[in-house]
Amino acid sequence: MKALQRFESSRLRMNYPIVRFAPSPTGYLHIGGARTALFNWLFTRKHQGKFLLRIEDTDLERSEEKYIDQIISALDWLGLDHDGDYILQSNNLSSHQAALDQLLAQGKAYRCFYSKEELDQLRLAAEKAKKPFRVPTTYRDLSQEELNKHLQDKKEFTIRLKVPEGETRFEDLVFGNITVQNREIDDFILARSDGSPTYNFVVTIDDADMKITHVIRGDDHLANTPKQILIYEALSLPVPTFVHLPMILGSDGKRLSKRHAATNVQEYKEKGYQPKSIINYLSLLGWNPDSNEEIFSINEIIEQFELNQIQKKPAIFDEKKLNWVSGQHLQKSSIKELIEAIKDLDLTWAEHHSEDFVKKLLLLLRDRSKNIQDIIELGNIIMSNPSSYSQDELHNIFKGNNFEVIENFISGLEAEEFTQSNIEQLIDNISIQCELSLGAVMKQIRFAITTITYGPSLVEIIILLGQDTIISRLKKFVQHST
RNA sequence: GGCCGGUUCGUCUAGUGGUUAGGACUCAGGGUUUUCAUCUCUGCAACAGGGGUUCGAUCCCCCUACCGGCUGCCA
Repeated sequence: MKALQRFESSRLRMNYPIVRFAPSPTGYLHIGGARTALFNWLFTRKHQGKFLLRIEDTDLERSEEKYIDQIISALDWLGLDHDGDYILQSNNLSSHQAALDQLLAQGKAYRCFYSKEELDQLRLAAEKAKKPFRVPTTYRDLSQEELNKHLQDKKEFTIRLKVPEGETRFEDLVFGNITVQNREIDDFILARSDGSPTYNFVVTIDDADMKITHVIRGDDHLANTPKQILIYEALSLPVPTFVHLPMILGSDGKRLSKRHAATNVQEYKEKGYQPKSIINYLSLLGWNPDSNEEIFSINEIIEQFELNQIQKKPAIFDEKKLNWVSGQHLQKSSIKELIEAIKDLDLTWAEHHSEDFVKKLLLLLRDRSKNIQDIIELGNIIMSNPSSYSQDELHNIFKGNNFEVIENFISGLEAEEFTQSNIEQLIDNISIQCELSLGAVMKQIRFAITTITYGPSLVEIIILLGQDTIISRLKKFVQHST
């Protein structure tokens, strides 16, 4: 019977995983957190499980309400939707207390009357003697009488777990079998002297209460896992499956921190990266599908995602590759999609232009941009009438301030019908007349019209902006520069 | 110090007891293009080191080095 139950429950857990992402609201959602959230999310979306969001707000000193909103909106922007409302860890205090009482009552935890200062001294002494420090188990098995005496003295105490003899082993889905000798683990603290429960304890209780089947988190928690397993076991709670993800590092190979370029998800939104690009790139960090393909839609990633293909070694976040991924996705994006993404960043962009104009402009910009911000900026340059020119470039491009090309171009445009073939013909003629290469002629015209020397096809820009705008810009340019 | 992990081009990675160790990004060069970008072609570039096991190790075992985590009344 029991075996059958175990079988049933493991089957259930296989089919309907419940996972959680558990950020603490002490800062913005950063790239590393986003990756953890993503892998949790991918796993549940693939297996029709539940992706829960738990806000670990028990560090009252550092937690801030505004960060909760920011984390949620960043996840939302990425499209990593969680199931149900988010859960506040601070709402589960009574369960933490109950578990603590239970462990105490069952003699699986005990009150330890060492003060922090005493322990610090012992720790220091051990260090000096180059011996490994162990918390003494002096108070582990006090008689009721001794215990009462200490309590009557109002002596402060912490609550520690009685770590049993033996070893603790588990199979991590990424790192494989891990075994730790329990004698390497101190009777660690479950509750501080002010009664508040510690991280390892709270996480365990919450995960159990939320019926988490797969704990997917950063590998900085790998070494905490045996402790948490000891807590599950002390409380006879089912132990979830653990999946530790290798860290994401900065370009210097160190843990991602403020020192690195951009770590905040919000910054990538502002820079104009699309969520699908971020997700595609992040998914490739530490994971890869069984193919040489690298550009995927989100659904394709979900389809192919497997936890057991995750890498063990940490990965460095490479903005150059992100740019490439982003450019690839941009080229696949529809005009409608681009317009929406642009509006997200800048509501006033191209507001005085017709829908048709915007479409044609985006068609010109899409293939040469890495992100939405690139499109906005290049577009702005093309759309706005120049107010000033770089003098250095101007002298460089117009040797001896000779504006013959521009003047000829203006009179040519005024004389002919404004069509693509006429304009091309005109440029050809000027090239011959002025004895300049086609490239040199176009460079001069491009610069006069847009102030820059790069960008989409010149003739297409001219057609798009229209005869009046072009002639007026060229005339102003000549006035300005002579 | 102790414990637990990790290590394939600069970066992300594939891979196998016998391979010219594959792909992608970056970089360099060529082609396409009016420019820039795209696209395309070519090139540079890696099994951390040392011992074993083996006919043969990048792959299996051990040691070393380096990196990371834990060793907190932080999370």
